Amino acid sequence: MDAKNTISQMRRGILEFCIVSLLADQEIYTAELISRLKAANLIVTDGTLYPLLNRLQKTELLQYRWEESDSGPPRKYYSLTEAGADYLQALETAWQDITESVHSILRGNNSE
Amino acid sequence: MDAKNTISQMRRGILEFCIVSLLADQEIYTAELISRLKAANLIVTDGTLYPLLNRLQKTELLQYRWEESDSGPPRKYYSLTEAGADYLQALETAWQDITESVHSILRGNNSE
DNA sequence: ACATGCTACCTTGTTATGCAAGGTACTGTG
DNA sequence: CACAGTACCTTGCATAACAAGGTAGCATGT
Repeated sequence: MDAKNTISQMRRGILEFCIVSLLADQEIYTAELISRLKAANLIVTDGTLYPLLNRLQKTELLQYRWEESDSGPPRKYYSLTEAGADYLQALETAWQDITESVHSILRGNNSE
Repeated sequence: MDAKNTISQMRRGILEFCIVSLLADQEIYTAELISRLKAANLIVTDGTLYPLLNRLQKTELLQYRWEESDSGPPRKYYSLTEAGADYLQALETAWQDITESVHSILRGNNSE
C-alpha cells in the first residue's frame, strides 16, 4: 500500500507528458488516448483525463475539433497547438533532466 | 509558468525514490541530503524533506540515530530499515516500468 | 553571564494532481 | 419509445511539494 502510493505519485506530470507526446503527430479522442496509455501500462480513468485535457485546452496548448462517430455520440479529437509543440519540447528536456538526475543518484550511490 | 508547473509535478514521488536510494548505503542527515540532491539538480527545501522523512520513519521504512556535531546542534542521521531496503527494490522496479512506459510512447509515436 | 548568529529540526497553509463516483446527453436497436 | 452503449463532464477526497514561519541547541565575542 505504501509502495503503491508512491508509485502512483511517480506518475504525476509524466501523464501529461505522455499525452502531449501522443498528440504530437495525430488527432486522438479521449477513449483512444486511454487505450494507448493502457497499452504502455499507464492505467488512467476518464475522470483523470477530461480535466487534464480541458486544462491544456484552456491554456491553448491543445485544440480540438468535433467528429461524428459511426457508433455513438460525436467525439472531440485533440491535437497540439503551436504553443503545445513548444511545450512538448520543454517537457522532453525536463524528462531528460529528471532521468539524468535519478541516474546520477543511482550511480553515485554505488560508487561513492 | 505552465511548463514549470508540470516539470515540478514530474518530480512527485521521484524525490522519495532518490532519498531512499541515497540512504541505501550510508547514514545521512537532512542538510546533507539536500546538498546531495542539489548536486543532482533536484532542488528541494527542508520544508519538503522533514515531513517526508518523518513519514518514512513512521511507516518504518527509515530509522535514525542522533549524532552530535562539532558546529551546532545534534543531527538526525537516517538509514534504511530492512523494510526500507525492500521498498527501495519496489521503487526501482516501478521506476524502470515508468521509464519504459514513457519510452514506448515516445517510440510508438515516431513509428506509428 | 548574556546577546548574537548559525545550524538543525519541525509545523502550518496553499496549490495542484490523480482518482473514484456520479451525472448528462447523444446514438442506434428492438 | 424504452434501453444499452458511448462520450463528455463535475464533485469531493487524498496526497505531495513548497513557502513561510517557528523552536531550540550550540559556539563566539564581549
